[in-house]
Amino acid sequence: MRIMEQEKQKTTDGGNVEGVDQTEVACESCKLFGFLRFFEGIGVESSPQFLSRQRVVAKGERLFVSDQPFHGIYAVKEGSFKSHLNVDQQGEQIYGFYIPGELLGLDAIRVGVYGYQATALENSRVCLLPFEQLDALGPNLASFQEQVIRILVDQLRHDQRQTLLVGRKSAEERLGAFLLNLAERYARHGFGGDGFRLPMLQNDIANYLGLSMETVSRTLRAFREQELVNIQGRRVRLLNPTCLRSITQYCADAQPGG
Amino acid sequence: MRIMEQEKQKTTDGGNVEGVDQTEVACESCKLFGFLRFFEGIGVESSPQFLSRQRVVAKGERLFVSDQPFHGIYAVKEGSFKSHLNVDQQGEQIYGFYIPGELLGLDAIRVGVYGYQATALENSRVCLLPFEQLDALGPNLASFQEQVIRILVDQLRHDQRQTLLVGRKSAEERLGAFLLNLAERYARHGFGGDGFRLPMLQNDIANYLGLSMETVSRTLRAFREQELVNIQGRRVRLLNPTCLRSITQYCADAQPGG
DNA sequence: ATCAAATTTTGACAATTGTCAATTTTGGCG
DNA sequence: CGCCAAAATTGACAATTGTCAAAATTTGAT
Repeated sequence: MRIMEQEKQKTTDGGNVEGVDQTEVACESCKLFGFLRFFEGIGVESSPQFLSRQRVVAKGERLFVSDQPFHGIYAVKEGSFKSHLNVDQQGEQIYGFYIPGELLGLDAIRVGVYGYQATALENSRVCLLPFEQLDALGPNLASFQEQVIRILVDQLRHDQRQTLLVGRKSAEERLGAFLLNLAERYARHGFGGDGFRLPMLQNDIANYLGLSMETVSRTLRAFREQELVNIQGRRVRLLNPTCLRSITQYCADAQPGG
Repeated sequence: MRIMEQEKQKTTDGGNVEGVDQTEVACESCKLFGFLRFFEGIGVESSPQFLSRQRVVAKGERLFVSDQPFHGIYAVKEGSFKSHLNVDQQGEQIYGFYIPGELLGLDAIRVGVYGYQATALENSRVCLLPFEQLDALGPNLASFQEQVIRILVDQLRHDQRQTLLVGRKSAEERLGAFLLNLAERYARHGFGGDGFRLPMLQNDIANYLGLSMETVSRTLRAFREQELVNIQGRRVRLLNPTCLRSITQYCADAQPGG
């Protein structure tokens, strides 16, 4: 039945997505925006035309799969995604979550294939910056690549922190850092209000953080009992970020996807 | 006293390093070799002259430190290094180990500063590919950056595997994967003989893998008792890589540093 | 060769987290 | 509005790993 749901959604290309309570990100707050200048005048145009290259992805549908040929950089416009890989039939490993304004697939740019798959966590919309031949960028290529390198390095540093987090920190610290990071990323893209919506299952959070689902549930309860956070269903509000920060020893961090 | 040792070594620049039982890597087996073509004819020359740009680094001495301005890519010629960062006065986190033929510092290339520090694990020698302005590369810049992107992406995938390893695997699996990875890297750079020398302390291995020193010691003993490996002091030989691989579910992996 | 310091090994025990199973809650759909 | 499936919660227990302390071994310097 999930398949049918997908088919239904696929045909409504360009329309509004049902069931997404998150507002879409403004183009100016999107990481993709900074890339557009490289493409001006060579076929991939600036924002108005660019916006028409959107794609609707239904909850559970995959945006791309591992080893699929690279066909461009995706930016999440609305909704959210997880990147993950199914390793030797022992279950999946989730590498990251992507919220509106963040980029997906950039690290396939020179290898030519995606190294993992991306699945929509809810009904979502993405913008695609398509390019088959980077050479079309001409004199812009070097500065474009420079930008790519910068983002990859950011990602690298994020991954190193993640390794530290997942390898050496307690469940409390991991979950605290996770919540703070997410809050910061939402704020960065213009969803600065009070609290945010968790788009992923606790199961996914557990997988991402290297914990069991039960530990995630129990740790969140502990946070609730200490009045550090307010969690009702999918809605989260950080009641005492300062305290959470000190428990977690969290310091600001690059977001995955640049 | 460590300081004095360093000073002594610093003055013997270019000479042979004492106490290194590892042979130096041949230039043709070094990751840096592939970069040289980009620099031909613009001041940084091909291998013979390039080799004169070497630096001796004594055991315990730092090759560079965090936030220091980027001044080039290092390749390990002889000896070994660890990359690490001291996070909020709670001890260091080791991000990687580097053996002859591998590169250090590449990810500082566009940010402009190193994001961690690198310390010699033994008396070592490095080659420096120095460059202040990439622009001097002229028309070669784009293809040089392409190479850099490829290496960064490899590194990214390695880091993702590392996160998986450290976050979700048992001590046995982590240590098995560590040994297999190291053996493979030594083989790749021409040290294919029987076994290799562990250049780092068990303490460092523990730190890198997110384990305690004691667990590393005990797990190695278990491997020894199962006759999977032969460990005498620093010398390691894998007696049954096949079995180790199946215990570990290890599959080949990019090396850190490209 | 010898000695001191650093590293590794070992044991006992505690703490954190995972596993399994059952129950409750939530969310989507008719 | 209520039903059903998915998700989350809870409890009991087990297993892995960490911590602390002491002993043994290795390493490096004299």
